[in-house]
Amino acid sequence: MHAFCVSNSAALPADGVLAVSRVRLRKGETLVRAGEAFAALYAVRSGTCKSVLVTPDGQEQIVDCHIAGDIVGTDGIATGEHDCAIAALEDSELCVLPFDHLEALARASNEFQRNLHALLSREIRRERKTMLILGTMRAEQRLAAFLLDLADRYAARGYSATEVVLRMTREDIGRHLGMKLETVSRLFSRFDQEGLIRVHGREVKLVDRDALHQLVQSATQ
Amino acid sequence: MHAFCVSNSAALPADGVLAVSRVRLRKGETLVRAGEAFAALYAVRSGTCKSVLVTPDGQEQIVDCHIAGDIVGTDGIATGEHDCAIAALEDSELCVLPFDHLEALARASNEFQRNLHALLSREIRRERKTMLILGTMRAEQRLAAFLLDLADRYAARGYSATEVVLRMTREDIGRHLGMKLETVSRLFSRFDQEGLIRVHGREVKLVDRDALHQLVQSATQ
DNA sequence: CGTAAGTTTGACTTACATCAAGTTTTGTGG
DNA sequence: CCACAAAACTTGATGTAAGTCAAACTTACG
Repeated sequence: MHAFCVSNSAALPADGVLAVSRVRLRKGETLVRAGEAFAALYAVRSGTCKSVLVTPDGQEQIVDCHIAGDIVGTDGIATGEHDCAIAALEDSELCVLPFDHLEALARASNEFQRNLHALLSREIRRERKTMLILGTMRAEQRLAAFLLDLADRYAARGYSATEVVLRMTREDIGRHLGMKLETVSRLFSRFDQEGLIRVHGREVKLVDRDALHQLVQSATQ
Repeated sequence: MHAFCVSNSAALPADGVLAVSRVRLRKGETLVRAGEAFAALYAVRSGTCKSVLVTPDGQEQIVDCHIAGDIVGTDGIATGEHDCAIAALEDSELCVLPFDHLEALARASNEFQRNLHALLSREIRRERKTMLILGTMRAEQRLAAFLLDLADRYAARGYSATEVVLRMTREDIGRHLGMKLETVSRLFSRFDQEGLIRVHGREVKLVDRDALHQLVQSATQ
């Protein structure tokens, strides 16, 4: 519940009020499937999950990758059915936040309400940023943006801003950034050669964050 | 307020309760700019608007295009500042929905609250669908998906499901779908030749919706 | 009515995809 | 703990969808 509780700690003795239950997922397991009934949001406690949207013809878009502190499942509120699947990229633990409880708390507390709304709005902003990345950037810029975003999110949770361990395969990264796994692999190799990062399999060290930033912001032409 | 009020009509005599004010925008005018303080959502009453996100280097992503009945401005809730600009594509009129009023109403009514949350969640879903389009589809599929979505939205409001008048330029469409205006133009011409649509400038008639649907769902390779 | 903005179309270039082969890592059962 | 199969990754050669540059045409508007 981090992102949520932390920012709510004054108004929300959440674990108590919410009578939170937990779910454990093993690597590869699915928390929710597209079409399943919506009843709760989930807070990632530990591990990493992905939200996946699938086309009728089986193409997958990895909409986002979630780490400890993130809240997932917001797509279900609209219709009472999830349309995104959520799956664990490694063994993970999540808190179940029954949505009617959240709504009751939001009616009772202005501050809790505002935090709930801010949570949903942040999701909207985050997705718009991803749309910007997909719509305007070249492959190398997308990958640089992805690495910086991931590192920043770890940093915001007290971990290193320069060393990240990817939980996604090259293929998953490709399915998130709209490119093929070969392109992801080639770019990792090139960034390594150019001294922007240091890659050992899934371990990536951001050697030159400034250069990565510049790359992201360089005109795409 | 359509989308919102219509679905809320039972619980929400909105115009009365909200003491709604109106804004008129001339074609090209901006309702909010990135960085401006957030105070309200806006319901499109008539006309068409776009939400635009800009990169540091000036590249634009048109995040969405809004028609009568849509609610805009949700990105501002998160931080109290908008990060998306909103501009009119033609002369338009919008209702101002002060957000603290909406929150007060949501605390008072379960039904209103649920509708507000559904509104935000629908936005999340809609953006994820756009991410899917940008991340997995080729240019022709993206354009077909765009046309079908627009026509469906007009149809849901009682207009024709086969005749749409585009308010965006080819360049704007390109900036929404992640392609160049020349590509948009070429695809319009090709779709016309192939009998999928009939184009006269900004007027587009969807001649063969089934074929367009099939095109969207054909494997991208 | 004239100028600017928007659009179309063609010729050429390029970023990324595809196909293919070989290497490394991971995970599982003996 | 090793063996070995499957999954993941890397790298090269080649193909292609879409971008770029350029010029002419059309539409909108002050």
